[in-house]
Amino acid sequence: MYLQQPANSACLSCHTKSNCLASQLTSKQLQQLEQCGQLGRNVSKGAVIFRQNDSAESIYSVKTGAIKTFQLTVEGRQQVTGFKLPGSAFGLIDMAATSRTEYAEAVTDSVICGFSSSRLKAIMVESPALLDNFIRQCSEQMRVQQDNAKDDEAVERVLRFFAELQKTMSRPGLSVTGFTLPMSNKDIANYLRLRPETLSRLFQQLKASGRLVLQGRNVVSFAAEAVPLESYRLAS
Amino acid sequence: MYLQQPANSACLSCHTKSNCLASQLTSKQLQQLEQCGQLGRNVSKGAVIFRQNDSAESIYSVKTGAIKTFQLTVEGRQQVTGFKLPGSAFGLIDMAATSRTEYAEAVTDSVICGFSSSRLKAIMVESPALLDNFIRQCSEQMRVQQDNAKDDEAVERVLRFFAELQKTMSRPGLSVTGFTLPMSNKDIANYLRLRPETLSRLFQQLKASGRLVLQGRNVVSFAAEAVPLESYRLAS
DNA sequence: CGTCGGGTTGACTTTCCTCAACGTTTGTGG
DNA sequence: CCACAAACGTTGAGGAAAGTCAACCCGACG
Repeated sequence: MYLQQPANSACLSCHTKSNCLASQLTSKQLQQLEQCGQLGRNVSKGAVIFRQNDSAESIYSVKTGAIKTFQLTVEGRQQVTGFKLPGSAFGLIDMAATSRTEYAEAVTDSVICGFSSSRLKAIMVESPALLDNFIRQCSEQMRVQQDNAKDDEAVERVLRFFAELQKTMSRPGLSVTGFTLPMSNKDIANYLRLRPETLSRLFQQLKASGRLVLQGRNVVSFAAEAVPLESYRLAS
Repeated sequence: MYLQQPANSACLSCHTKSNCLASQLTSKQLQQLEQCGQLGRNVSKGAVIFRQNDSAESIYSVKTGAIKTFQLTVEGRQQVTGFKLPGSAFGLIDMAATSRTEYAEAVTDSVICGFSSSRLKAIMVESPALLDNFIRQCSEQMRVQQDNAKDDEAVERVLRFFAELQKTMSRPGLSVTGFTLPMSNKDIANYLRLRPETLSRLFQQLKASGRLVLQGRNVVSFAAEAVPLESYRLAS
């Protein structure tokens, strides 16, 4: 019985993350949590998990892969509102509402866990640890949104995006600096309030100045801070 | 005893709002909630409620007045991250952390209620209604942040800001359309990623097109949607 | 193998910012 | 109560950042 716990934990959310919804729970709580959810649902690239105006009865946690959330404007334009990577939850924004305010779509083949909002609330009322995890997810999400809403120059937003991505994608066992961009540049640009052309040019600029090293979709290295001019002189 | 409930409720948060932290609670729960907080603390215009890097041990609810939250960039520039009006909570973003990520300052004389985060969590574990209120506050905050992060033209952001303000400032008994701007144009501009000059010009533009009627700080009326050209023709 | 969507590059446009000057309000001390 | 300073707000002129449009390249996929 004891041995099942790590396995369940992995199912419920992401075993590589310490701050997921299921972390720090007792095995009894995990069992309860299991009953709220579809454990380990596979979604393939491009699959839509929920749509705007759908009834919002559950929240989700990303186990593996990557999810993008977006809204459709009245003109039919997509507005990417966020990317969700292993360990983070999505759908939280509509947890107090009856219908979805955004779409959720898998940007790569992914594994997600769904939890009934009402059952989750019922368990939170009994489990301080789960409540803490939930609050942590909410805070984190607010922070990321707030950061992205800031009035910075385009380059700053791009660098912050990378920094955020690096933070959430770095895993025990993998390189600290290197990580892969699961989503398209088009979606990144949209999320960062830029056009693909502008993002492309910014990438060129960052590569040229040595602040970014890209190999295909792999971010080999990047420097969040501007490299002092002298560094270039020495390097070139 | 029963008669005290509405009074307590008013103290704990905002009696004019149905979605504040204290709404829908039993009198026993309200009594517990009281023990988390400083009930009805007065803060005068310009007063700083907490600072970036302060230890974050409580969250607050606005009873009357208006609060702005902001961060200071490394260059010392202010970045307004939000305005909190009666009925909404602030400090939530740091509820899972140990220190503040932003400042909170009263933009007008205000009355706020502080609640110890840990005690609040302890009560939430026993009170589904309070948990619901809390979740509603979080969702609301995420929604507002997400809206503001959207890639819209300046005019659209301004109009959305007004729409949001109108929604949260309209009270039973007061005019539905008219409301007062408690914060400076400078802060509004900052929040909307604009310069004061640009906001000023947008105001002129909106006034000229009839979409906005301002009398001092009073928004007499405004139209979120573009007024069809024919309306002008008929009016002029 | 051809199409289609994503990404890149260049030329030009638009939006918003910057700077500077000036008007207006607010708050304070004489 | 008035005078003054300081912060806020407005207006104009010029500039910079990002957007738009168009053409092209390329890799994925049927």
